[in-house]
Amino acid sequence: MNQIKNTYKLLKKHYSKQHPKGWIKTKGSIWPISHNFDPPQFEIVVGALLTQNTNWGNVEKALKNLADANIRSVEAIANIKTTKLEQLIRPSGFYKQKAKRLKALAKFILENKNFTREQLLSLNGIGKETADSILNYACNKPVFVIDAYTKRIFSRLGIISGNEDYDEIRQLFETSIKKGTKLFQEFHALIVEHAKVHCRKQPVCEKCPLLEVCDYGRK
DNA sequence: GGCCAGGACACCA
DNA sequence: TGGTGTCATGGC
Repeated sequence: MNQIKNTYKLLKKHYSKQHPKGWIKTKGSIWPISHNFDPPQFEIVVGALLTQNTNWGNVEKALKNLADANIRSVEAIANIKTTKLEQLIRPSGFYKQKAKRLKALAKFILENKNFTREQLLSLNGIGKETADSILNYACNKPVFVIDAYTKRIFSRLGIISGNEDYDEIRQLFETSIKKGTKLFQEFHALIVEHAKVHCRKQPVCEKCPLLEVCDYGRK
């Protein structure tokens, strides 16, 4: 079995024990949503942009501010005054550029019911990770999201070097496991879950459920 | 008080 | 193509 597939199985086995009902599932989505956006998956889009280089807890604060102000729809974001949006999403950091980018993204979605990865990437502030998060979690497309957690964990495991091009790592993951939207979502969610518990400071901790695929120290 | 968090982009050599 | 600075808040 390849190392990536084996890692997935180990994560699934370990964390399904911690969360018998599965990973965080809210309203049918593996991505955490809880603020009644319209449509619900638009909360994923907003969260994907706001979480750029930011702690998720701060994103939660910004999402709550938006919900409390009844700014939950694509139209509302597209039409809100930029200065008002800046204040609402302020806790998520980089609020001035994020407000501008979020409004532009909302306007784009209003004008394009269906869109491609290339179209998303052409927007200011939407890079590969954010585009793939939107495509996978909000649009249910079979693309694998490569984020800082993925790179950190798999480079420490010795499975990637960490210096590879984004799309190279993405294709490696997409071809290593059975291609499927839900599987990609679950695997990435497990990586996030794992990263929050393990491998923050020290390279590998003793209780890491991935020790058997970890070649750290053996190189 | 310093470090870090689920990036992206402009600028420079 | 690769390295560096910038954007900024909040928790630990």
